Formats: sequence, structure tokens, C-alpha cells
Amino acid sequence: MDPARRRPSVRPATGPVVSRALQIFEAFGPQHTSLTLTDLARRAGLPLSTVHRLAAELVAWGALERDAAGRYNVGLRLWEVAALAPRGQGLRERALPYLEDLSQVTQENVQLAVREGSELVFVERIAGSRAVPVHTRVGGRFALSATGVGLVLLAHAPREVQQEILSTTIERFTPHTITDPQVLFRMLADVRTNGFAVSDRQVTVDALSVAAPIRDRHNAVIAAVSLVVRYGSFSPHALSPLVRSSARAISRALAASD
Amino acid sequence: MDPARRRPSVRPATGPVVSRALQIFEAFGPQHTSLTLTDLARRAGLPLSTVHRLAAELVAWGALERDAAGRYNVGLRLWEVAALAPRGQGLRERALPYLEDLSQVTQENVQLAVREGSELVFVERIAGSRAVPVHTRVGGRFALSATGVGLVLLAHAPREVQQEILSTTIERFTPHTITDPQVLFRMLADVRTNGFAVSDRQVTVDALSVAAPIRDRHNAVIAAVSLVVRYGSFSPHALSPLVRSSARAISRALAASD
DNA sequence: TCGGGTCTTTCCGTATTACGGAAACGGTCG
DNA sequence: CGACCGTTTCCGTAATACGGAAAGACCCGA
Repeated sequence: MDPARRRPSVRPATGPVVSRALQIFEAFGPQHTSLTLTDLARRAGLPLSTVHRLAAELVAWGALERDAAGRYNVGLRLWEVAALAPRGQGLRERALPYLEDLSQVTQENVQLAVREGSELVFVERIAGSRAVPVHTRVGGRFALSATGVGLVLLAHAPREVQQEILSTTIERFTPHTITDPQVLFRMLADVRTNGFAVSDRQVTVDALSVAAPIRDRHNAVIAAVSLVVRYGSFSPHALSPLVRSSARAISRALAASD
Repeated sequence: MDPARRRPSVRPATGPVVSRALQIFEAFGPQHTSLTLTDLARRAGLPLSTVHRLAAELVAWGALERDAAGRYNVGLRLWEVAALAPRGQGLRERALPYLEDLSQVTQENVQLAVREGSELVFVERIAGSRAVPVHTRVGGRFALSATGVGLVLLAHAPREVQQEILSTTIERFTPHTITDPQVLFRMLADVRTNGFAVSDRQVTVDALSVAAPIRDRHNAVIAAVSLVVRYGSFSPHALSPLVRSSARAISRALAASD
């Protein structure tokens, strides 16, 4: 009746509902595990009432949880289904015994990673008792171009991914980081022929890592293991047989377990 | 034009889109980590074309992945965000060192679990080298009424949850499983006063477990740890101080790490 | 106690996005 | 080659999602 009260058509919209719901997941991050509704909306780039509505559905199912203060957290139910991810928990569980052996024998840092697009995701990390501190987090991402595991994964990645990375400016972490695409390209070829990769102080000036590929039953590279040691404590040549044989053991275990 | 060709209104629909997408997640399970589109639809109880459409969106984001054969799997991206779940990976990571100590010292099975509704979810499990085989899976569910961790979680659960479980038929696993609500109710009171729970051959005839509560900074019970040993190898009284002190250490660690 | 600020929840008229049967497509096996 | 089983595409209809605005909660500091 009152034309001024008439709501004016309301309808920018943006895309499929599911994608908006997934944007909500993206709002969470290592530094942001607990968010207010307002933060959630801001970080997801969605209107407040939209997030309010969608988040309520996610909470009802258990994909999100609200704590005593009403803040939103990633829910246990989501964690449960994620535990079924073959490249996540699945891989982690099957590889773990071998990673532990590696850790026991060397007392150094052990890492397990897979490629996701043009980055890597750490699937497991065992911190050696008296090892160089490494700042990796399980579930965390990192560039493919610098670490041992990254070089292995990149060396066996599809052409497009290599191209993409070689044609963009390569991030530098230390003076030793290789940033020349030419040099990196040749290094990838070496990784393929040698069956292992060495990252010599490319991430931090005091660490060196040696990594080897893990393959599935069709011989495709699906993951990589590495040992990360203090620079100078071990030579790459001393470590590579160890890492390679562990990688092969894991590959075999994966092929065996259906 | 041709009335016979006119599509007949098509529109049962069922509910919010997001909930349908979440039903797709529910289709996955320990025995079903890799599913065809048809299986996915059948197990989710949704029409094929609906699942096809929604799954495509989930794949695009990375919540699901398709393998070489086109089968659907839980995606790494989902696992990444799930790694931010405070009651999942968050708890697991902080508790792990203490669980490992427990494992090292006893060489027995160690379990960490939280309550989700009227069941428990295992957040971590360390298999002792020469310990009784236990069939628990990280991310797996179990009844609250039988295990050590379950009794602890149930003893400190809200009234409604206790009522619900005590009023339903309690599942029996062995001749020693307590199924009498009266007895169980008294046992829960003991658990609260003693600060630990004992499950004496209630799940399998050869195993006994002793569990203690993990508390948050407000003293609320949020998880439980347990040692699972072969029946007869240890007395509960020998184990309870160990388990309780570990539980307290974990509680303290949680309170400290903001 | 009050006023201002911030965050959360509810409301509701509109139309965009989702729906899903059916038919075409594709691969595999005997 | 034909039958079978799973996947993908199509598209007319309408149910579900949209989101600005206003009302509620809550928390401080004065």
C-alpha cells in the first residue's frame, strides 16, 4: 500500500547456491578457525543475511559448529567425511608406518605432500626431536617450486602446470632459491632421471631436503616424501637411497591395499 | 506445440539445495570411499540428474574429485578445510605428543575421542606394537555406552543425551556389556566422582580400557583419552593414574594454547 | 541507567536458480 | 553387433533462494 515501503526488487544474486556455501568454507583459514557471522560474511564476500541463512543449514548438518560465544567453527561432521578423502587421510594412514620408520632412523623431519593445482598440500609431517624447525602444517599449502617434495611433484606434473609456474615469477625465499625458469626446467629433468629431488637451502638458509616420488599402481606420481635436515649435517647422497626406498615401499603398500 | 511433448510440470523437490548437497557427502562411508554417479545418487536418495548437477559444482570447487575411471571421491580441498576443525585436527594435533608418550610408556593402544550427538567419534588412535587389536578408525563412530572413552563422554554429556541412551535398548557386544540402564546410570555417577571410567570387556572379551576426561578452560569435558589393554595384563588401578595425569596434561595444553 | 556501537536475527515480495524426467550418448561384455 | 549399464545433456516450470531493511541482543563506557 505504502509505495515507499515496497521492497525494491532485491536481486543481484551471483551464482549457484552450492558455490556460495562453499565460499563460506573458504572464509576459514589457519589464522581464522573461529569466525563471527559478520567476519564470515566479510571474508566470504557475501551479504550478511545470505550467510546467516546458509550457515544455519551448514550448522544443522554439522559442517559448521557454533561455540559458546556464537562464533562459527568448522564442524566435526565435515572432518568425519573428509577423513574419507583418498588423497588426504587415506594416503596419510597407509604411508604413516613408513614415515615413522624414516623418522625413527634419522631423527629428522619427514614430510608427505600431494599436488593440488599449482601448489602442494602437506598431508603429514613428523617433526624430528632434534631437527631443524620447519614451519609446515598438515593441511597447509606451499609453492611447488622450492621444497624437495614440491620439485618432485612439479617434475611429474602435467605440462600446463609446469608451464604456468615457469612462466610466472618464481617466488624467492632465500638467496639460494632458484628463480630462473631455465635452471628450474633443467632441474626438473634431472629429478625425473635421478628419481629424487634436492632442495638445497631454497626455503630456509639452514635446511636441505631430499624428496622422492610415490607412485600409484599405474606408475603415476601421486605424492612425494622427503627428509628435511639441517644444511651440512647430511649430504644429499647419503639421504637419497633412504628416501627413495621409503617412497618405493609406500608405493608398494598403496598398490597392495586395493 | 505438441501437447504430448509438453513436459509435465516436474517439481516434487524436497528441500533446501544445500541440504541436498550435504546428502551427497553422506553417501560416502568407510566402505564407500569411491562411488559412481549412480551409486552416489542411490545412496544419497536423490534423482540422478540432480546429483549430476550438484556433484559437478562440488568437483569444480574440489570438495569432490573424480578419478581416472570417473568415480567420485572426497576431495583434498574438503580435507584441507576440515583440517581446521577445532574438535578434529585441532584437538588431535595438540593432544598428540601426550598420546605418544602414553603409547611409548605402555606400548598399548591409545585412543582419543569426542562426543558427537549420542555417539563418539575417534579423533586419534595409536596402535601399540604388541597390543590387543582394536578395530577403531580415525574419523569413525561408535556407541557411547560401551567403551572407556564413551563412558567418560556420556558421564559428562547433557541430561538429554543420557536420557536418550538410557531409555533406548543398549547395544550388547559381549556377555560383559552393561545393558541395564540402572546399572549404567550408577556407573556414570562413579565415573564423575572417580575421574575415570573402566570398560571391562564390554566391547570385546579380551580387552579392557581405562579412560579419563579432557577439559577445556571452563572445565567442561570436551574429549576423552583411554588406554586399551588385554584383559588381565594390567589392573585398572595401575592404569588410572597414568591415564588421568595424561588427560590433565592435555587439558592444560589446550588451555594454554589459546 | 542510559546512549551509541556492533553483531545477530527475522521478515518478506520478487525472480533467479534449481528441478528432474526423458532422451541421447558412450563404453563394455558376451 | 546388440543389449546393458552408467553418464551427460536438454529444457519448460516453479520452488527455493535472495538480501535490504528493521528489529533485537549485547556490550561498554560515561
